[in-house]
Amino acid sequence: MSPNRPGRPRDERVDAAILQATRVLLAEAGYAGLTVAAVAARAGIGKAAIYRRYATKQEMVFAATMHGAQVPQPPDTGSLRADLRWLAATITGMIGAPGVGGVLGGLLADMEDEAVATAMRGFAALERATIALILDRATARGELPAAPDPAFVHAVMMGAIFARLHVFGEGDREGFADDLASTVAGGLIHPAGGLPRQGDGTATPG
Amino acid sequence: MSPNRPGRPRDERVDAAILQATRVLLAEAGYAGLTVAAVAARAGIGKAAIYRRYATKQEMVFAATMHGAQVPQPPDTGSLRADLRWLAATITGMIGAPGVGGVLGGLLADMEDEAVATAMRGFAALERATIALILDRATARGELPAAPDPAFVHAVMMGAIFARLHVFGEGDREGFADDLASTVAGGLIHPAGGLPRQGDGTATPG
Amino acid sequence: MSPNRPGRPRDERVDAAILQATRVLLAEAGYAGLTVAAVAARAGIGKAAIYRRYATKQEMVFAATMHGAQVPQPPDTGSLRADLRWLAATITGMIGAPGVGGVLGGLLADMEDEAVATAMRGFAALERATIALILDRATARGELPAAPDPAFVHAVMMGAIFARLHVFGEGDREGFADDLASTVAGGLIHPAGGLPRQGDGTATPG
Amino acid sequence: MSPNRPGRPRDERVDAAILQATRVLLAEAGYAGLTVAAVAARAGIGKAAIYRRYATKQEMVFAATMHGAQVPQPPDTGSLRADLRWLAATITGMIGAPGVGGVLGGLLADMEDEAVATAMRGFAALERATIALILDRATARGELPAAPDPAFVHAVMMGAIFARLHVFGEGDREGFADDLASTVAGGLIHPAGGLPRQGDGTATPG
DNA sequence: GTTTAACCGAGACGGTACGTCGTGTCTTTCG
DNA sequence: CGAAAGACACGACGTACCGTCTCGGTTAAAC
Repeated sequence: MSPNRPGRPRDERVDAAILQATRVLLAEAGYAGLTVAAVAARAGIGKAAIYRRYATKQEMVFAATMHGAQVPQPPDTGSLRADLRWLAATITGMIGAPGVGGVLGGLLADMEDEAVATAMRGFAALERATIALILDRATARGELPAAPDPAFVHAVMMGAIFARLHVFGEGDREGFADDLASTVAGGLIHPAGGLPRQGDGTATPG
Repeated sequence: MSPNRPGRPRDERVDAAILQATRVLLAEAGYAGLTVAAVAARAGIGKAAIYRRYATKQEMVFAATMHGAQVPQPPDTGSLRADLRWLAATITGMIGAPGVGGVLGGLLADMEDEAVATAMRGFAALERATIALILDRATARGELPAAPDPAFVHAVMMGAIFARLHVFGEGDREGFADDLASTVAGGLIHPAGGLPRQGDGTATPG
Repeated sequence: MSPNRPGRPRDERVDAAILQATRVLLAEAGYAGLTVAAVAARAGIGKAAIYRRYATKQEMVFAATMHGAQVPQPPDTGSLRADLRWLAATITGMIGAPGVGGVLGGLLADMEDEAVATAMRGFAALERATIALILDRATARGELPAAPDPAFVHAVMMGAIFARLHVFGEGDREGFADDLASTVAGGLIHPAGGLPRQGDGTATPG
Repeated sequence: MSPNRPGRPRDERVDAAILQATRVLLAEAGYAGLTVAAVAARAGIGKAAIYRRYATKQEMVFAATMHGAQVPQPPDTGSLRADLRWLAATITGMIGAPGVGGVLGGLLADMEDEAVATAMRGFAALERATIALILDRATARGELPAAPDPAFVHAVMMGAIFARLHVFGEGDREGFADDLASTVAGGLIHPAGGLPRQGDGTATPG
């Protein structure tokens, strides 16, 4: 932390080697087949160098897969539906690879629900900022009367894609992203029941 | 299998004890903390009695948590939106309990993606029949021009609920089910962009 | 322990394989170079089977090297000196092999002094019975006025041989056993100072 | 080495702190429980300062325990037996402390037998000079016809004391040193079987 | 007075053994 | 043959230690 703490500093190449080896082995063997010893061997380092950085295997995997994930800036396509279409494609690109289901599942199982929630929230905030931008644009454009809760849209978009790909294992059928974008955009613009959901913009309890 | 096979028949109380002990221990220690030996000890039986019934720990957990789950008949509320509201509450009741995220995650991590998909499909088929019924009613009622793919609606509804509760850990905020039902119903009735997949990226004026 | 306790009984071939592999690897690599994993691999068993029997590596080595060591019956050569000569040769045969110094040293270092003393006492009792027999014969023969403490003779004989071979590393010079036997026999028969050491036959304090 | 080599000279307080910390921790935790890092921490120095002086942990321990041990000049008591009695007490003072068994054992286990022998020989030479002096005096005094091999007497005296205290863990019974001195002195003066090694196995009439 | 080279504390590094634990199979005795 | 008990082979886990190396910084002798 402190820039001038005593002792030999951590070798940044070791950090990178750990994360890289973790990603490679996750792709090769999956989450259940991943061992810390194999990561160390692949990275050409000792196990202690890993445990000096991450207390458990789960933390290491989380760092290797989630940390530093970048959400690109959304292009302004001119319509909410097309923006959401881009978002669906982006999310699919991030979590669509085979094996990601296992990784995310393993993290879900190994960390306590509260721990994973804490860890996820940081990551989720990035995506939500992007989503908020999309929703604000649509509001400014006049498509939406008021910006909905980005967390709500996030859960729907991410959840639907994850469930289809990794829970039901149904592959990335071509029209799925289209349907999803059309349905969510349409539903946000014309919610059934006509209830004006005013003021749920930031309600995220607990 | 055969009703009159030779030898001593399986003790049905053992079957029940295994499933019950599995559920209790899942609640106590979570999926990652669950061991077959602990289930056997809790059930007052031997490990062999478990492995005679289930080939792996995963099968046992699947049987204890998923198998036999009943999806109740949907009441005909008179509107798609209200039917989906009921569906959201039902799904929340089934997968909303704390720990379910860990169980599903663990299954996802331990089985290969394809295996979990196969196992899930049987379970999913039940829910999809229910969803199909809801969609057919809405079509007959005239709310929808044609019944959409139940698998699509299933992924959106289940995925959104699962993501909110177990991935982001945001609890069951009161309005969430309402918003979800309104948005999905509205989106199915009025998909943005007119008819599905007839060109996207083009601005549709608000 | 109990002949009819429940569960699968220990496999005696595993016991034997552990001890045999331990001895082989001690001879090959020495005490410091011995690993539990290597013993397991050599014996064709798992590590758990070893730790089910011995709590630590040291216990295993002790069992493999000390336990069940047999002290042969001493031939009645007709003189104390010749009997002690035989004893010196026997002890040399038991502890003279290269590597025994390391094994005994390792046990000395790893066990607490009190633990090794306890463990050793059981083994020492066997040798002491033999020594007591030799001394009793000499007394009956009239060579000695009263039988000295076997523990004293044991310490002198074993200690001298161990020190020469393993502490000073001076090899088994031919005449050493002769000199040792002559000196100890002579000293017991004619102790300098002429003090009649009456009644130190069994004094072994705490 | 060279008195005027360039660079900062070694800090002599560091030398002393290493040896002192080693001795303290040996007494506290024993040889097996001693770690180089703990010695460094206790001495308030870095590990590198230790390894700059000693190539291995064993060398450090050897230096801390054996090196510089002084064998005092033997008082001329006027009899071989009394001289050996003094020698026994002196050796007991040097190796009698609890923990010495573990230290010597550990060195025996970690160094190869030949290495420890080499290291020991330097130390042993000091004691042997003292023993040679005692034996020469006895010869001059007429107690012995010819001076025996000091190495032989060394092995017997040291070995017996070490075995009693550290192998059998029998404590320093009061009369033990007396018995040892009387027996060895008597045996050197009156070796059984007449002259050394002129046939054994033949009965020598009492 | 610089320069220079070895020193110093601190602690990260690669490597390796430890003892524990979990999985799924096998082997007993008993009912 | 089923069941309870528990031993079996295998192998990953996280901890600890060794001996080496790398920091930033200090200290005396050599220039």
